[in-house]
Amino acid sequence: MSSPVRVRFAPSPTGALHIGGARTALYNWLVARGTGGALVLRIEDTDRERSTDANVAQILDALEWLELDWDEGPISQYERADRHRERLEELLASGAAYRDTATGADVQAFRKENPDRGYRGEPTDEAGAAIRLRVPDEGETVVPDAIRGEIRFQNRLQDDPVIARADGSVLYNFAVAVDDSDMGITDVIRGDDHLSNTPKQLIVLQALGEPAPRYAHLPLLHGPDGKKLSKRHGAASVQELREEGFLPEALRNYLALLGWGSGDDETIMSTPELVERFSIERVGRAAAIFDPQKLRWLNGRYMRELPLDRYEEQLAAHLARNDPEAAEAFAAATPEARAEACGIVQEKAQTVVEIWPLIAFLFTDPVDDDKAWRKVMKPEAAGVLARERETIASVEPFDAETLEAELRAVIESEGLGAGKGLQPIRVAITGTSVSPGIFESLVALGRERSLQRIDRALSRLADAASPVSGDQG
RNA sequence: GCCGCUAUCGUCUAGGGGACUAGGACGCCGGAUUCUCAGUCCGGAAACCGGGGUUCGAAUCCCCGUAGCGGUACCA
Repeated sequence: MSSPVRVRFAPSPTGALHIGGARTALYNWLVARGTGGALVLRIEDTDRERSTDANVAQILDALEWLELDWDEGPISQYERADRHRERLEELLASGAAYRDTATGADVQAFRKENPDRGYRGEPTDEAGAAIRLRVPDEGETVVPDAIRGEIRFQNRLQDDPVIARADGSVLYNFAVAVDDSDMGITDVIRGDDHLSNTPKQLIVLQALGEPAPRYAHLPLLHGPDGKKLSKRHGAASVQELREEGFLPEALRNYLALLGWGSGDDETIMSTPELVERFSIERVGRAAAIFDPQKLRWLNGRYMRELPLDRYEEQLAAHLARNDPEAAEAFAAATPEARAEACGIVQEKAQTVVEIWPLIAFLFTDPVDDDKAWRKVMKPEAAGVLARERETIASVEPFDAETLEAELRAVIESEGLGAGKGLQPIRVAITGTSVSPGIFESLVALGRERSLQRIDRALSRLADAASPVSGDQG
């Protein structure tokens, strides 16, 4: 029996978790959950200049929101400095690493004169010298990659990389190798941008006498312009995506499909299904472009499937974060009213942010949209609206079916189409021309409030029709 | 420059020598449904980067080219 899989997600806390990192996290998580293995969360914070606690908190927050849990950690790489130094000493003792005074500029100069071989330094005892890893002159270092097969690097072409500063603080390529080894990582699943680091890490592992993990280098995610995803071109952070109203389960589904094909034509896949079916070998080799439109479509599918109580939770959470006044108004309503509002809007919203504007009229006084008013509330609308008002006042029972039947009768007798006949009601009760179904909206608003708003609209129409007294003359 | 990776509709992808007149999804266009918007339903346009091979046969294998991307730090 093979040993259990151990994977890790190792973000560097130099910024928010963006969609590319989220995908890497998801793939690691899917592998761990799909194999019954463990996911280790490790924070690669050895760069003290750029790592911040706020970023760490933000990354953890993003993972939690995405509902990607981990089994061990978060482990701070920086806090393992003693262990790193310990292993570094071993390499120094064995000669696999050495102190060298050459600077980056020196190495560059060397490469310019010797394009056919990598830089090899001269060991020194001088204080202030950085520590380099001795790369073999002969042979090649082979990266076994689950996605691309074996990738070969000629050793003689590699520079001896600096693995620790003069003060003994270690650098990324060394810390990673030590940590992956200490943590028993069996599969390193990370971005493509690490591919050329891998031989260095492999050589460290070799020098340390440790076995190498398997690797899987994920193709990078690109922005809509085809370039590497970064803040500049649409590299949405997970938090931004949340504020734009996307659901974590939809995002997981979308991200899983971004770069991975199930093999059949399935597009909508629940997370359990993803866990079941995901395999790292089927991840594509080419970079993928993040497409917000497809995410939006997929999100809409999930929004419509959401149980009403969860729908309401999502809305309430969104309002709480972005619109305290609205959150209060929503919370003040009865549970029945909240559920009804969610029910009449569920088919229409693609994202959580789209919900509130459609149902706010049920919880707050409508704000009249002048454009909608001018377009719909023509003088001739007054007549039909007045008749509709009477129907709404008297109809029994006050439900959507009956309202529809009665109001349509009114419209017909006025010789109007449904569009012309119903829009005035919509504008009167919602203040605008876009809302959930008009009959459902009337019911949700209730008879009394509907009548009040229609009366208000009627008097405003009357004012507009009669000459304004006063400064006319 | 050097090292490495990649290359199917606008986008995400299926395809792993004959099943391909290249399939699905988003988007787009057209139509239907409808009280607005959205949704839904139906239909349509849309791709194998180029050139050489290998083979009876290539989107699929090999080589070259081109393009894109990543790396080339005492960052991660």
